[in-house]
Amino acid sequence: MTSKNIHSAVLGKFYFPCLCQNMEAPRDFESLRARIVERAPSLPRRLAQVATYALEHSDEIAFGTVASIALAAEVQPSTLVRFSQSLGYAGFSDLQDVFRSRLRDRIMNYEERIEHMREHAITASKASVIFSGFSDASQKSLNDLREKLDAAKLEEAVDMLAKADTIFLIGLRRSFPISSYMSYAFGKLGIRNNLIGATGGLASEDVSFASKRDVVLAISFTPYASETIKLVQDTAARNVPIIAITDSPFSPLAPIAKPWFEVQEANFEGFRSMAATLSLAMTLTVAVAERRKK
Amino acid sequence: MTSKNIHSAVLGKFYFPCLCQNMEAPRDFESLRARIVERAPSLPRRLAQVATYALEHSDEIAFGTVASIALAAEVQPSTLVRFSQSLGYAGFSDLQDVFRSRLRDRIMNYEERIEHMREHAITASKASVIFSGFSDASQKSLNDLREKLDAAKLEEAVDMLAKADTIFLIGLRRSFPISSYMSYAFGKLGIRNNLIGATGGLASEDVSFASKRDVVLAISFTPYASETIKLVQDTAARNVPIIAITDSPFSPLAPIAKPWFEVQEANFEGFRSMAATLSLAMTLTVAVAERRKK
DNA sequence: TGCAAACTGAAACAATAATTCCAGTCATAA
DNA sequence: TTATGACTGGAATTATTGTTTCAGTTTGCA
Repeated sequence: MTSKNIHSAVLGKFYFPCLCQNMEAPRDFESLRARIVERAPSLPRRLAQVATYALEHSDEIAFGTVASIALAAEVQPSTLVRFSQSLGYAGFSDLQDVFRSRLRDRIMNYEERIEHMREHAITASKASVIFSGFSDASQKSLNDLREKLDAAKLEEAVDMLAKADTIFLIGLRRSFPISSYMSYAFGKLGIRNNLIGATGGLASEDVSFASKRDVVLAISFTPYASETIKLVQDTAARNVPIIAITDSPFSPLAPIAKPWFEVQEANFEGFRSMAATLSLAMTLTVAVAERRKK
Repeated sequence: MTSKNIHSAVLGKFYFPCLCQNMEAPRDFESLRARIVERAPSLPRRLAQVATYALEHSDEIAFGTVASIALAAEVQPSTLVRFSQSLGYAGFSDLQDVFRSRLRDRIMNYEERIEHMREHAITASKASVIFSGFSDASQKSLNDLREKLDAAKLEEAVDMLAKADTIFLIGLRRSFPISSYMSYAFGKLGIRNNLIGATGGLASEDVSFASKRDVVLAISFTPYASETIKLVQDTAARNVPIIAITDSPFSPLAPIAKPWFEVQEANFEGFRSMAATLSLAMTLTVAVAERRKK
């Protein structure tokens, strides 16, 4: 088998794409990764496609078959073999071994990794400690919301939003990333919405168009931006349905919104996470889109 | 014993060892593991041998072939198939899938979570399944970045940003929530910054003010917004330092930014999480503020 | 514009893997 | 002890998977 390949190579029948330096193939994942990154730019179209896929879905490469990966990466099975060979491997299986060995190690070390992290945490840079802190806060917030989120309320909100003529999104300052994400996603999904405060115009004027057939989705956290509160209160007075995402039953939004969601984000050094709120925002967006399909 | 006889009599040619309750096979690793432990004592010699081996070398089962595992466990290939069938699986491959799924993602996946919810008798509405999905994706993304994030690179970026005269933030479309968050936080912290695309003005005009003493922080993910790429490339050509957050070594930002961060967000139904990116963004913001204090 | 080389897709082919079958062994109970 | 059925080993069979081939297409260059 191998000797046959060598023979073929000598006769010039063997496939070697473009700038192939006939170096030996990397035996560990990190070298392989580096090699792929280095070579990718000079690779032909389909091989580059495989390179990208391999880096982004390395688990799939480890587990999949030539056929299944080819399907997922949208190439021919033969392209995968060519890709492997162009990196110096005997064939796809040979390359796959490297991906598998990595996964093996990763799993083996999983328990030890926390220990490893602690060791490095001592020497870790200031910035990576901060990163750890924010990641912890995000994870904690997500777990909290998972426990607390009321499915019935969620369903009610989705229902209202799905029926709404236009969805008005109010979220300023710290909540603006959330409302702007929702506006972008709603837009992509073809759902009419109006992001208050986005344009140069007056926010109060924008929201004055909201009617009973619309829904206002307001997002506000301590300290509640006074402008948000005022806008929402005025709109509520005109009997426009309000849904709110806020952080406490004492929020000024709580009494005027139905339903309203309590999302308490954990913080690190006073900077609150946004992970849970964002997750809820994405949920509402996608759920509304799915509901509307029917 | 009696039931075994009945099975053998009715199903004649199929092999069903000893106390086979014809329950459906576990679909997740933990249930499978429990089932094996429970059954092992009453299993015939060779099957018990396989049971022991499977529990002690579960990653071999995930990666190996019938032949290689049979060799390692010192049984016949057919015994492995029998073992799988005795647990209710169609064959060895079916059983192997369960071992593989465990290695695939250490976060509970979608199917398992739904199952989990059913077990806990939570009324799983459609929307709360979606929420679960996004929360999973967020947590997975955070874990991934925790592993991959390079502390030295982070330090380098913080250093550059701390020394910058003005920080230019470029992030459009899907990345806009991130860049707008950073702009808001930098503003609060008294750090001069310019959020490109925020005002009504021309983005290219805004960024043309950037000089060598400033730093551009660009955020862009597949499919890279062409406007972002063009702006960053033009700015890079003028030797303005660029820091990028993107999702692949093949990103058009990767070659022109130094340092650049690879953040791969997991997705649910095609909607990518933003949790990891946001966590990184918050880290940069806060770390820069702390650095400047000194 | 025409040519050669590089690249790609589809299908044939070869190799390997999973599964089934059956003859034979072993333990048990009449 | 012998008959019966559970259990086992190994080979035969079938299915799946990886690899190669080749015709056709594209690309780069003269």
